[in-house]
Amino acid sequence: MGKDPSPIPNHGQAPGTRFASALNEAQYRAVTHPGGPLLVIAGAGTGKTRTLVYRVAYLVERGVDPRSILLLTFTRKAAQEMMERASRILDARCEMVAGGTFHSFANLTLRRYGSLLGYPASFTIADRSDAEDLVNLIRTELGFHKNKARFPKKRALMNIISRAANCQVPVGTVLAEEYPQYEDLAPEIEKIAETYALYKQERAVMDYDDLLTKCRDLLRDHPDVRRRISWTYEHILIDEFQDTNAVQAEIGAFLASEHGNIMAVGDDCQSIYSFRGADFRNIMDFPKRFPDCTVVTLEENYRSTQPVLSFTNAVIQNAREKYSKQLFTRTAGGTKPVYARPSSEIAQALYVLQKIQKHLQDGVPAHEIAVLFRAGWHSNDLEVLLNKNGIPFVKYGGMKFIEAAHIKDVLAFLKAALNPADAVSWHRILLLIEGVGPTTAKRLAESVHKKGLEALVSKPLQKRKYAATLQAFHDTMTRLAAGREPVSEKMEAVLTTYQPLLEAKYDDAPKRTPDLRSLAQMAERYESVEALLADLTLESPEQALAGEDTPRRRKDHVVLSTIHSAKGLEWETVFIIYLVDGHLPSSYALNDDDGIEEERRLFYVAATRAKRHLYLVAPKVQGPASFYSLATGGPSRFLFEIGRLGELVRREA
DNA sequence: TGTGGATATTTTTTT
DNA sequence: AATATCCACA
Repeated sequence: MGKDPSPIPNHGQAPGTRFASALNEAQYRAVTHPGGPLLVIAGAGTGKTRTLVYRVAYLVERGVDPRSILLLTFTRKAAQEMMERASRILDARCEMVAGGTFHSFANLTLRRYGSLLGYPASFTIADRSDAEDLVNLIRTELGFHKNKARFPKKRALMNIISRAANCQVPVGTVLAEEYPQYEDLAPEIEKIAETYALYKQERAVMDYDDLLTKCRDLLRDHPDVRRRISWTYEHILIDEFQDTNAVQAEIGAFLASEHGNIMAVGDDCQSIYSFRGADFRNIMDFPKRFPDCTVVTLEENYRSTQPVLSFTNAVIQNAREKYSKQLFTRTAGGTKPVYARPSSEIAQALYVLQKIQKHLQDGVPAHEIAVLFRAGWHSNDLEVLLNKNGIPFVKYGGMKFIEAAHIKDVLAFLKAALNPADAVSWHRILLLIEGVGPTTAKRLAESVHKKGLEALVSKPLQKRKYAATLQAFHDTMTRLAAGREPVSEKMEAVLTTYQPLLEAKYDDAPKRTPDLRSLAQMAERYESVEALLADLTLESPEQALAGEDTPRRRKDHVVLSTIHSAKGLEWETVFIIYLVDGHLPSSYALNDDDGIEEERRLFYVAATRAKRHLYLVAPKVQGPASFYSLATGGPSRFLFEIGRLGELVRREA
């Protein structure tokens, strides 16, 4: 999120003047657009966020009820920041704008209207790993795991199923196009996909894809609801439109169906989510979907110095699709990006550490320094070094709080209590009990589903050595289901039940306990367990915690981030590490051209985050040619393909 | 039926 | 190099 160089306070000037002086001509046109469809193509650092923020302020000032503006962004944090900024420009009314991600919007909508599709308001959301576990259960149940040789693993299966949902094509098509090695297994995989869908429907469980597709179905098949929602939100604003998929685009269109006031903002060069079904061509199809649409292009870059911009322009120049804009800046001065080639991975971490220390000494605030990389583990070495040298950092992307096994355990208790039909959660918590394996867990989960909680304390079970634990489960669950108590007390009840199981299961239990405490702390701020679960599942906890103590603490923290998670952000100094063929571009993308194109855009996104200093670090990767490092060779091809590289960068080390 | 140890895979990125 | 899955034994 770019910071406002000059937030314009409201001094009661005539509205036109105020907005005009804070914006360039193109931005102004977008902000004051009278109504109807509007597409803003905004290059990196051209004030995309600024334009959206001013648009909100403009609409509110013109008398639009803020609650009837819907701002769909990539993260909830992004939406919140935009609303805060709009409030600074205008007034607190802007805080009341309805904002969030497509997924969180879909969640709320489906809680309210899901009954029309046969879902109770208490449906649970299965995150990616829940979904994988479920698919795995189904696979085992259908007996496909001992088929011929290589049946895809749960992860691959889920990728296939999810892709089919995101691209709205049959599983068979996905297999034919992306997984030819599994094509002869199509009937089996389709069977799994069907069973999976059926299960979710029956048990009131939704995965991430369901949230979108069911929301779309609701809007499509229930005209009365569609009309009602469309009139609730008179203005639809969509950020990062290049990373929306077909379903999201449909939702956007349905939301605008009554009034046509839809504003989409994006940059086709920065589309990096095709693995989730996003297609940058979506943005080009926008005018087709809305023939009377106005298109505004933002080309003046306010973020980077000329040397950085020259380099990034050269990077994107090699894209196969030619883009319709050439960025320029009026910012003079600056230094060329630095290209370094450390002799090993360790040397790379050391190099970055030393440079970070130097910039800190030069007075660059820690939070203006970021290290970006392709995959979560790329920062491992560096993390160790930073710790050793007492440099605090925050990391975005990669392994998340909510993915830790002990957190998932606790959440499974809450989900199971909320939705007793959610056999995956039941399965998970029952397996925690010593003496209970997959078979017993499955049986117990089924009988709870059929007969209710009493099934846990039935006569035959009393003899088992774990009868006491089941009794404890029963009591805790009964208590949770009864409601009434505040969320924090429910959480405490779960933690008390869970603690002994935690200690039995993990040798490093003491290390994990603090996480449970912070979970308890988060719980205090919620009115309902549903809301807590939804937030935890639909946004990363750094964001969920944002209101808490983090902002201040983050000030003196260097940022480590995957490139994907760096979207929309900017820093004074940016390091891109592992700029090596096989890492960036990733070896998984080397097979097809579209893959390479997307990797290039990824590199472009990373490089365009830099305001003043950009470091391109390509370590010599050594070690045995394992499966892993097989494709890792020299420096990234994206460097070699730049003809005048020598002129654009300064070589070091 | 559960558990622990041996053996094959396989790892991007995220809501 | 780490993890998921499989297998044999208790």
